[in-house]
Amino acid sequence: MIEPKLLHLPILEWYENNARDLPWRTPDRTPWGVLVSEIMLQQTPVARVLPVWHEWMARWPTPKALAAEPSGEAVRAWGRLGYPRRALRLHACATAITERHGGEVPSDHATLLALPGIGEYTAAAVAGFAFGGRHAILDTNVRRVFARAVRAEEYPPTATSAAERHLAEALLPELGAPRWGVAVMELGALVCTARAPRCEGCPIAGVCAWRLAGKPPHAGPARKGQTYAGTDRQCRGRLLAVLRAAHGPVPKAALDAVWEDAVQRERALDGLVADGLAQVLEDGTYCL
DNA sequence: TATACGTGGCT
DNA sequence: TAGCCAAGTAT
Repeated sequence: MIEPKLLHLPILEWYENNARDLPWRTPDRTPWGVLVSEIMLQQTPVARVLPVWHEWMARWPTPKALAAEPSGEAVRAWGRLGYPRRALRLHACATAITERHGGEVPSDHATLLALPGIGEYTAAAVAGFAFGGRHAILDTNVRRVFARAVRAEEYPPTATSAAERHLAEALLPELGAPRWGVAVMELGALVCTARAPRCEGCPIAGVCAWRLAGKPPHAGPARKGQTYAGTDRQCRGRLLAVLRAAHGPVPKAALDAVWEDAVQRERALDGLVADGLAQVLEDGTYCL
């Protein structure tokens, strides 16, 4: 096990000088702003989140404000961030916060975890970044940095392992855990990237086990790629784009026009309705 | 544990 | 250019 200080000091100093100025990190950030950013950032790059996050904060500065509007408005305002179920869950989250927590984002990890759309990572991130709680942050960036620096492997395992959690816990500093977490994330996002890592600019290059081992390429089987073209997901995306663009009920013909395969199209549309992302009105038209 | 779930930029 | 990849969660 590497001496934690050998990682802490260089990474924290690097973060001090290289952190991006992101609006959810400013001193005047709110827990709600942090929560919204974390949900939006799930599987979505910062650059695409930025403008939408600003729109949401201006329109819904509090959980109560979002909860006061129909969930369809959240889905529409989600725009093209992808995985629109997150918008639905964020709306449900705002409703739960309003009804169960007096409109205040909870600071406790377990309480956060019980909210819709919030899993292990997001609960730790909100508890840490918004409230200073001491929790291990274990997202894809942190997992990659640790895999390389400590385990000498190019990529972490497909699923988060107990060993990874133990390592993250072991490296957690007594003081300043949130800053440590965000610093490692930032290092993974800007330097220790998945492809073409910039080891020249890495503050821990001198102690990185993977680099010292000669950067051996990933051994195991190739990681399963995400197919998209022709899938139900693509079909759902097409259908939802039509509903988002329209500000009134949409005749079914308008949906039929964007996907050839009728069987797949019906299945996708039923799925959207079942998920609560789309609604069927009495006259057979559709809306968010 | 494996799978479903959007979207678009980058190499 | 086709695939890889991005601050995951729910089932």
